Amino acid sequence: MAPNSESRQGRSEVPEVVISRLPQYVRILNRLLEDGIQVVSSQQLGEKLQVTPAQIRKDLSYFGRFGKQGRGYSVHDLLERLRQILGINSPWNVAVVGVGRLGRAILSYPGFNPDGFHLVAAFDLNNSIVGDTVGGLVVRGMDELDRVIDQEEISIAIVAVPVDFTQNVVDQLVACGVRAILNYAPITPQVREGIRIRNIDPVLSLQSMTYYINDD
Amino acid sequence: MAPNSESRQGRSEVPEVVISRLPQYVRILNRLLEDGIQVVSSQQLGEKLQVTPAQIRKDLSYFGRFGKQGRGYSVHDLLERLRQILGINSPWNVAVVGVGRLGRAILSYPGFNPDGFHLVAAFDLNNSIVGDTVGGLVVRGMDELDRVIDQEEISIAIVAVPVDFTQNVVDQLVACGVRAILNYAPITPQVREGIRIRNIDPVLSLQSMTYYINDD
DNA sequence: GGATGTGAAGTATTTCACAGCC
DNA sequence: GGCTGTGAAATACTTCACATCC
Repeated sequence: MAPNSESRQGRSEVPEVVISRLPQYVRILNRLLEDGIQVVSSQQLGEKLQVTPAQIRKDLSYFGRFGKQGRGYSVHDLLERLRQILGINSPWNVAVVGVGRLGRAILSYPGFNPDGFHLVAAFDLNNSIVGDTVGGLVVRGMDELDRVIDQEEISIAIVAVPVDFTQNVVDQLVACGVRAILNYAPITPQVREGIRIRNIDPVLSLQSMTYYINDD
Repeated sequence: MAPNSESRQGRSEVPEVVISRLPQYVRILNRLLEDGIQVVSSQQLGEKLQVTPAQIRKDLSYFGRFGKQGRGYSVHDLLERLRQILGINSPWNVAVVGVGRLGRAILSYPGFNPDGFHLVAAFDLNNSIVGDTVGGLVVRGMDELDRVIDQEEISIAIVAVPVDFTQNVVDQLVACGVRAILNYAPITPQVREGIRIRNIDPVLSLQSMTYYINDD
């Protein structure tokens, strides 16, 4: 196919659902690598991930031919290729906005760093905690947002502020150049085309399970 | 090998993707009700949710005919019907397993109660904190799991234990009769048919966004 | 022999478009 | 006039099945 033309829409030919599965492949491959496994088949991967081997092969085929017929995939090579495709082969600096209880839990969660997401700045709306140190970071006021995001080359933000402030904070982040946002408040903030947003919403998750366990 | 496509129990004719959207409808309807709006069209709902009006009408049509032609939907009536369909018209008791930093944040998060999810018990694997009071709940040891889940009529659990303990904890919960699990560890625990599980995994969410903002 | 990569077939989901009703 | 409810059409996604290659 034609090489990436710089269309304003971007690279939309790979289905989003495929992209959303790649991080799971990465995670399993990481584990296989740690276990010293060097080669894996789509069959074996599928068992670990509870998806069909055909789906894995099809997903990978959007990006190239990474396997060896008759043998399978090199764990190391496939992992590196997927990390490159996803853009997680080099680290990302991340800002956290909102340093309440949830924000503090996020700042002290050890799971971001090993995967290359470095929490390098914390902000809060409430000036009474600005200046405090949390998780090794000094809490900054929103007036420093623009400067710090620019200086630290932050493209990703995690938002954990009360719901009524969320849209406004998201707007500020976008205005400062942030391009991807992970939002913990129970709304779906509106963002302009080109900005990515994901919501972490445990209540919605619970509510979509009760349907299945409700035996009235 | 292939996931069984045989006749699944009961109500599997409604696509899961439809069920997953209903809680969002509920949330918007709640807000409209608070704002005193009495009638809403699929067009208006669609704008707020960023989905097409046709999708909303189609989703609702799986369950009946709730609208009035020429007018729209009664906010109050549609809300009640959806809450009933989802099984969230009466409250659910929920157990939290794992009272580390994340578990504490969950226990003190005020967003579960208003939606009818009552956190009524907390457990931890680490006996050194068993007996402590967190968020108004006494932390219990795993030896009390079975008795308390039975006594408090708990069908839902939130699991926030270290990744290496997660599958084991999930197995214990299922053995005790829990039917839905919200898991915060970065794995996808295996559960038998009929048990519902959802994962909250911020790293996967981040990794599926970097693809789109990575302009190498 | 054994596993990939991929068109083609099969499903699932979304959107269209319009009859029917308020 | 306006909006729902819904078959039909369109699109998206998954699975099959097999030629191809190591």
